[in-house]
Amino acid sequence: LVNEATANRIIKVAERLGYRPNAVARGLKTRRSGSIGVLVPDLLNPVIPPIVRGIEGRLAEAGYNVLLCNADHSEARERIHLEAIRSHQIEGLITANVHHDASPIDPILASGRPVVLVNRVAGEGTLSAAYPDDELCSELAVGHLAELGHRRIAHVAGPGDTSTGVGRLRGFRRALRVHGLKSADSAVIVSKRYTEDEGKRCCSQLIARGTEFTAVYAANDLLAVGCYDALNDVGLGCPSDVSVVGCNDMPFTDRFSPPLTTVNIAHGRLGAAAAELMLEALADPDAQPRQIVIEPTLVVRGSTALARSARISDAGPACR
Amino acid sequence: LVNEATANRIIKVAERLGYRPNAVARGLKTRRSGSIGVLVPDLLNPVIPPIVRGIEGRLAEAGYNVLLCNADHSEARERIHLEAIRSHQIEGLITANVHHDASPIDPILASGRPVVLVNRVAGEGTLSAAYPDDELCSELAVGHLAELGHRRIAHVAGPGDTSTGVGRLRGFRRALRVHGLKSADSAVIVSKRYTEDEGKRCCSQLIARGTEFTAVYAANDLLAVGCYDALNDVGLGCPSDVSVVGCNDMPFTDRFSPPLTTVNIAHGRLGAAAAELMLEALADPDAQPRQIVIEPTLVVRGSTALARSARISDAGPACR
DNA sequence: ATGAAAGCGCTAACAG
DNA sequence: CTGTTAGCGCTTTCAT
Repeated sequence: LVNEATANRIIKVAERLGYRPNAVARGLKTRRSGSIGVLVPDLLNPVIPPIVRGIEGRLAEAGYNVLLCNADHSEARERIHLEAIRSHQIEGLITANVHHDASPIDPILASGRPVVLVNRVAGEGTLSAAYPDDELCSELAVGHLAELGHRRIAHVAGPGDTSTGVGRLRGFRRALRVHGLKSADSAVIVSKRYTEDEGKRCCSQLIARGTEFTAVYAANDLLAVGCYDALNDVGLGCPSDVSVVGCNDMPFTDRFSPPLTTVNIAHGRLGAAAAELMLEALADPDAQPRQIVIEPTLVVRGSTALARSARISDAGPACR
Repeated sequence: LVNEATANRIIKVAERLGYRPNAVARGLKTRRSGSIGVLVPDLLNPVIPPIVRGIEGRLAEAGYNVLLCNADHSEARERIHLEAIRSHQIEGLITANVHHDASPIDPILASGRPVVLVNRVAGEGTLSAAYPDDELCSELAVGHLAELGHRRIAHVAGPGDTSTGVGRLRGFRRALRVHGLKSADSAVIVSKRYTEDEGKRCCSQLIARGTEFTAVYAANDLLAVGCYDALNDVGLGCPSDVSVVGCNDMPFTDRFSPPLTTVNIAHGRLGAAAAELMLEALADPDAQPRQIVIEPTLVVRGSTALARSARISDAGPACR
């Protein structure tokens, strides 16, 4: 190079002046912007922050940064966001958002940039995805309930346009068979959204319908606490009259009244896995899509108890 | 222009091909990247997601997108992130992270880009900031407790390097005076972090010290539920023996056992206000820094009750 | 009015 | 192996 001392002086001056290579200019030349878009339905849903944190952590290690898009459950907002980050030349997209068939992500796919799904599956293996073993979630929940002697188990299913909703419902039905319980004795109601209000509405409807059950498995903790409210409204105790199991193990469920028995999903790992998948796709654009499934675990707390029929001096379902 | 029909045809083809103006190229020329950095200490802290959502929502309306950085309480990570987004030519930085004096944000400041603080104040008015009225939070909490007849009120203060921690402590002391309570009768312990464990440790220490109190005001809900645990450990009931008040009103505190009396802070509005401040600074780089303070509100639930001394047949502090 | 040309800060391909 | 140069896709300035 030039004179050694001069070089050093220049470097020092550059540093003092706060020089940073301009990643935008580099990106223009190399077509590598160094940013990944992360699209989420709703930052306020307790499962989302740990996922985003997992993604961000892994991506940052690899020198990428994340352009965050909160779609707020609006397809219009989703479209606008996606167009915006597309024009910002994101190198890939990680989304927790797929619920439509005609998807706003199509232009991204068409542009040849990798897309990975997180907490969702779709496209029959044509898309990389990191998601929980939804059927196993249900198996864990139903197995626990069956062990406690419950034979009439209701299910408040997740929305039909989410893979978690349909996967857990499928798992619920299978688990019933596995444990020798008749589907006919149980009841399923499909919620429209993963919210407390919907959980309450669904559970109330189950009760109003005259369904007999001593336990209810909800596809999500938010739905489960909504069930608490519905039960409470009609004077039914949890777990004394009916047991409730949720899914996700979101923060603070251990402090609820009663503490919620639920299925833990490691959302942070889900996010990190999705980031890993993205990194792989970026490193080798011709690689096959790959799926990573995360194993859930049962966490037993206070919202489940022996079924009435399994207790000494008491029998029959709690409802009707 | 050229032939009208031809122009239209070209536009249609461009659309079909999925053409998007390249924001990176534009940014190189105009020095406006269209992205704002958002630096947070920890996405897992329940107050952070609503803040980020508020920021993102307002910024998206104005056509900006957010580069998210989760510092994970590590100054090293914070530095790395900040350098990364600086090289990405962010137009400004919104941070919830200021706790150090020698701050990693200095290079950003030096580069002349606007910086706005959210949920924090610092720099004596030299920095724009959106933050809660921390002294009022304490006034609301102490006022409520005083009304219930409590005269010996302990305070688990927030970390000394956070503006919320020191502001609420200052407010606590002032509120004591306002309500004619002697500081000497009360006790303060300063926590090191805003976590449940720290809350438990601090409250346990207060008890072990022999401090007499019938109520405790914690600078944050996480600390407050830690107090639940400490009280529980020594067989003290809440609110029967000691009342507990938190601050923030994070999600689901209404489902805790007992439901937490706390001070609500509209974190979404905090985020939106910070975004607004950023937009102002971007529109007029010579504008004076400005502060927006958000008014908190008291939300009374089940963790507070009449002081023992204010009840019929019982007097004296609960502890010692 | 419209169209040509220069250049933002970098990298990659090239010539010396 | 080092040093020069062209050009990424846009905006803006300057001729026409």
